[in-house]
Amino acid sequence: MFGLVDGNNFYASCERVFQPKLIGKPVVVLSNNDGCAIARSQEAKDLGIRMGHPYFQLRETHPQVWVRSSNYPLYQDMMHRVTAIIRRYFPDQEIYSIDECFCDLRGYDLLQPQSLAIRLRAEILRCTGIPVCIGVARTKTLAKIANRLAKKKAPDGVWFLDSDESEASALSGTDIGDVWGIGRRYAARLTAMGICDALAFARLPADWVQKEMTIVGLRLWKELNGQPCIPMEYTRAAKKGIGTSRSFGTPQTELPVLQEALATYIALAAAKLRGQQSVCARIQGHAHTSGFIKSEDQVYITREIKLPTPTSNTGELIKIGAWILRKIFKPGYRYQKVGVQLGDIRPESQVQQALFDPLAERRGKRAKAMAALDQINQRHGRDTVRLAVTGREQQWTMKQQFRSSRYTTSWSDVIKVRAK
DNA sequence: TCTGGGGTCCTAGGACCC
DNA sequence: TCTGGGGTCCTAGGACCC
Repeated sequence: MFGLVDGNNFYASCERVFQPKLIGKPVVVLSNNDGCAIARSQEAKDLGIRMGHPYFQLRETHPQVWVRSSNYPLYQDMMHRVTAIIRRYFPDQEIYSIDECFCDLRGYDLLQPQSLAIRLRAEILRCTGIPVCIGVARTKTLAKIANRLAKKKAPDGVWFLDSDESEASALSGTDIGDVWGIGRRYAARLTAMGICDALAFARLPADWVQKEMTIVGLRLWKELNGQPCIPMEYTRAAKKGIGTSRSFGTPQTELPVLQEALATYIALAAAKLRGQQSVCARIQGHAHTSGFIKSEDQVYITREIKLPTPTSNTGELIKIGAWILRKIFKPGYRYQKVGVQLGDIRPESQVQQALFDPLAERRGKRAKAMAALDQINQRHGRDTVRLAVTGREQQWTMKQQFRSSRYTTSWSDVIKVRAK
């Protein structure tokens, strides 16, 4: 059996842990740049606030809602605490996303798995303040469905699919579009054919599913029929691409500003690259205007460069990024966003140096400088040391008007308690 | 005025190799 | 009339996830 532990309204719940006044109130967490709703408390859902609901509309229609900017360091750290507790109960875990954790229960001789899950849930709530639900079933996809049912109708937050009858009734009660792996496109197609719930899908002929939905669809079909096809991933694989981009707080028109922002994102992406001991052989820069403003002319500019010698050096990558932007920049537009994509990623131990690499002799020294920079920033906080081209004032940074403190990851934000 | 950011996998088709 | 069989690499596009 597989278990899935999933935080309830996770971001909103994290905010509540340190701001108890938000308990019982409608809470909405906004996307980066305070653009739209990406998490809602139950009370906010009950008000009809949708995922992706634009904030500027919400402000008018629902002034009573408590709004927070997203605070990822806080959410990440809270999940870290949650998974540490889960590990004590079920050691074989896959941290699937910032608020979900799969557990492999195979090989454990659990006498009373149901009561164990209920205890786990209570302990997570007691130790972290985060409410979670737990679904358990024969495959990961079925565990996802079990988890949905736990959220919807289990008073104790735990749902087991452990018989043919319970599986069939769970599948027939799940809309096809709510199945993990069925997105908008497939949902529309299947619904048009009269395949409206997971049970109808699971009863389709396997060869039709493979033909129309590729091997991915077939795997999903097997999973729904109780045959595990999606393996547990106990360790995080190295990324094959690393992208960093942000919207500007206000639209920007000048090349130097765009370059400063791009340099900042490249520095972030390069640090991630070094963090997984990789280098990249491809860098792509892009910038675009807002697609939502119909009255203005829109542009999307992008270019990619292949590097003769793969690198993870921030300075080298920034230099290329600046060159790319200079080449593709079109004046006269109000740019909303710039970003970088690092591709063709490989282990730093497998670098093939170009024959006429002008930096050949300096590479070792530069790598040491980067290692020192990473070490300092790890120890003393992000951006303690950074490159001057990333800017001093950074007037373009995203809006975060309602951000809570980094209660658990920043010394200056730790809550102070005084005893008399 | 105002709408996020980060990923993965699969398939088909073209260019090229022997 | 009629033209093999086996590969690789790359890119674009389509689907999906949180």
